[in-house]
Amino acid sequence: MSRRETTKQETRQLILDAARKLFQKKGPELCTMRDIAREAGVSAASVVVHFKSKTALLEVALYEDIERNIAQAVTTMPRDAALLARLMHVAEVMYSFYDGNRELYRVLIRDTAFEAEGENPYLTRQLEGYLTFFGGMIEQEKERGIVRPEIDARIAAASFFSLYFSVLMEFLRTPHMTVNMALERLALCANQHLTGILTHEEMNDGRSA
Amino acid sequence: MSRRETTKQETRQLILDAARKLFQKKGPELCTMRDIAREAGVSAASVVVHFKSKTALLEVALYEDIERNIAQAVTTMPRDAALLARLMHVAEVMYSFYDGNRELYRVLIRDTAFEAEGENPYLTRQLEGYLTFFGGMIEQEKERGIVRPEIDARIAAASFFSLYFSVLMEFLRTPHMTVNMALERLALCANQHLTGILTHEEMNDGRSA
DNA sequence: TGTACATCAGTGAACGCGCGTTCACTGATGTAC
DNA sequence: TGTACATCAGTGAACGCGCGTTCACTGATGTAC
Repeated sequence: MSRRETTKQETRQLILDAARKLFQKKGPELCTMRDIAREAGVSAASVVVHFKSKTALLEVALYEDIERNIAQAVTTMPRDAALLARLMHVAEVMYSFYDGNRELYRVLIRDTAFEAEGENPYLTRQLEGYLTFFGGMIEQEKERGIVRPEIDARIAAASFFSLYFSVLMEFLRTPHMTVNMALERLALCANQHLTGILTHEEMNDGRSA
Repeated sequence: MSRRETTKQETRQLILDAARKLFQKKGPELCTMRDIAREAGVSAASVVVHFKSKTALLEVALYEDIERNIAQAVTTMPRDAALLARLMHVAEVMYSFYDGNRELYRVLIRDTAFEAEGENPYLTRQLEGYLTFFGGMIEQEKERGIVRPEIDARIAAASFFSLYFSVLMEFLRTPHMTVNMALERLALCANQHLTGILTHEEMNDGRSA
């Protein structure tokens, strides 16, 4: 990397650090692009050169932290625990992380989760990684005779993610909901997905259909 | 209602009609509060008097349509069909409705689904209505011996909603996804939730735990 | 190796736009007597 | 019933603010010869 390129990356990093600091401190709605530029010691125009919009800056600045947490959740995952326990482990790490600044992550997720596909590379990549990882885990459970062989592992992984994400949404927009309340709720939903809700007779009907 | 009050409501309605028309036509990002005021034949200040922000106006203008559709889905619901068929009926009506202007409803849902509890009375009310309605349906299925008696009907209803909503999110941000693709996906997830994914032996373990 | 030129990250200042607010006002409607 | 006053929905114009854009520029870095 040339000298010119390294200074460019340094500037970019200065902006990202300043953005993270101010977003954390005052919340994204209350700090302006110019605030961030001032904090970083660069011109406002420079911020726009590096990040095309405030949302894009928000996304880049914060998704790295999120990815770090996911990675940490994966490495600390109990190796031989049951499926539900593993899912709950990831959920606990992530909900606790978001709990550190709920308002900030509420805004971040709101602004990125509904963007068109190409606009949110981080989210798309994370979701894809999760589906592969959890889908693989479910496939393993099939081999161990714990999950039924005819189950579509990817659909199952996606369903667990839906439950995880919905509880997260409720958590982020409900201030009096604690991490434990969210976890309990998720555990109930996920457990239902594991065991189903139909009686045995109905299940056999449904499976043959 | 006094004369003064009726004219006030008329003005409000003029604004709502204009907003609906322009939002549908150009999308919410491309039309300004002043555009809407002009279309309605009132002053811009008047729009702000009636609706405290553009998002609030968007919400009021569009959620009535959504509620009408939900009501219609409920009345046309097949009476004696299975749980899954009924869920899919509602999903089909709603996904088809959103399909009429995906970009518009993407923005609407993005802007309202992450608001704090008190800020989105429509959404909160709709969700509550849904949970009561679907929860009741599941209770009925218990009596008919179709759903296991120990199942928490409200958690089950919430889980189905999570699956419904996640597929809707994906649908709204993925232009090439058709209504049928979304329905198929939801059917797979919801069916898994009905029947579970574990083998019978594991289920019995899980249930006793 | 030195010189002359090209590139390009970053600057600073100005601009346009939309949102939401403010404020003095108008005039119709409502009310007290 | 009529008059005098109060209320208040709506107006129009101006304002402040933040975002993102534009543009002529500076000066360090890179390159060609």
